[in-house]
Amino acid sequence: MSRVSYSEGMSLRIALLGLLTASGPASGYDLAKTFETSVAHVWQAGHSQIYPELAKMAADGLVAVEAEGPRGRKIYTITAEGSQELRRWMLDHSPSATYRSEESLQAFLMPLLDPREAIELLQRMKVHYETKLAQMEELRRNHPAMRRKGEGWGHFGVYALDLGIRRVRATLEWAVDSIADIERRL
Amino acid sequence: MSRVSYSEGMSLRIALLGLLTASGPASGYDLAKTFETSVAHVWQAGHSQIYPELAKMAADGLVAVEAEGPRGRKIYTITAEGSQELRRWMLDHSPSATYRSEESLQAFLMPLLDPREAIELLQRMKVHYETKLAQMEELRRNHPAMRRKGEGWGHFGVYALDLGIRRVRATLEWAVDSIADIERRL
DNA sequence: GTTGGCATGTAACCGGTTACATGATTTT
DNA sequence: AAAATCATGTAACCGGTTACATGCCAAC
Repeated sequence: MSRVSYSEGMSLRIALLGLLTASGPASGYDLAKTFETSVAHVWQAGHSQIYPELAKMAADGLVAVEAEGPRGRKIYTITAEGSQELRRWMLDHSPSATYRSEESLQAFLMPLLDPREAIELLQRMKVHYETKLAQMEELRRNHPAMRRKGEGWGHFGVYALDLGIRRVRATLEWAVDSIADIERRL
Repeated sequence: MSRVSYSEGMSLRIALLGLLTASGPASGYDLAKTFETSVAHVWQAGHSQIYPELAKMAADGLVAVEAEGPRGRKIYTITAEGSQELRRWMLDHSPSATYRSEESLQAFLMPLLDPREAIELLQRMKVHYETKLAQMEELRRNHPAMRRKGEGWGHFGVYALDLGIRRVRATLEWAVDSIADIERRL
């Protein structure tokens, strides 16, 4: 079992390899669109990042230009080497522990506010997460069988969506309980 | 009420202003240490980032060099302007929605693996989150009253720690349930 | 023929990471 | 005298964001 260490910044490559595996050959333009509607909840990238990355990946033999379409359209396919790379990352790579979020920073600094202000802030957060949760749950409702044959998946990986919903729900509960906690001490 | 828009990258400034508020005047060195033991779970920064940032903040009038100690040690204090900035960020700033995590990307790409492999991956994740959860819960047990007078807080903001625990727990439950789900379909 | 979507790229900038570099003071 | 730790900085690099720039093709 070959121990390979992956640098943090492999993830864009991996996401692209994943999409190419799931939806078959596609152009950079296609991939950018797919990014917006599927992986976006989990990883973001614009075309200005995707085009050069695909070029580098082609140079590294992970993808290949299968054909060239009408207006300079280049269709990329994943190579055997690319598939191998993707599999290795999925199986061997432990996600880096570095975590960063503005919400958590606000949570951390919460004691600096006086109780009334903290409650106000938490209430805004609560509303935000409620709408977010509703959106995600609707997304799931609209795609009960998200793995379509041929297509690979609908709008969002089932597992990732489930994970996302659980996390948002946990955050929402945190906000609600924190409000109650602060009000009790008021 | 002055509407100010904050760029994404204000957070390091805010974290530093927060620490200076909570623990009083401190040097860049001190702040770097405090970062490791407190904010680290929520925001990371090394000294190579902190020193230049403090210099810029001083130039912007958010902090001031209060005194110079033994070996070139510079002690920074937060200014009135700095406090105001911090308050504004806490109250007016809605955290950016951009979310990015390698774990979620693995979750997203999970369907690419065959069931056995997916279970293996999920089991590794499960173990990882169990230990992480245990560590966080111990941290909370050791600091039941985390806001100490004078010091500001112990090792971790109470609210942020609570939020972190809830999220890890949610992730753990996701892993457990996903394993069960896949096994049922096997 | 003009508008709008398809399609690809480059450049400037910014924040974060790693590594390099230096020197003063305290401890052993 | 040597080692450890205090203390501050700089430089190179890399990934991500925003904005700039160009040209093709289809539809109206």
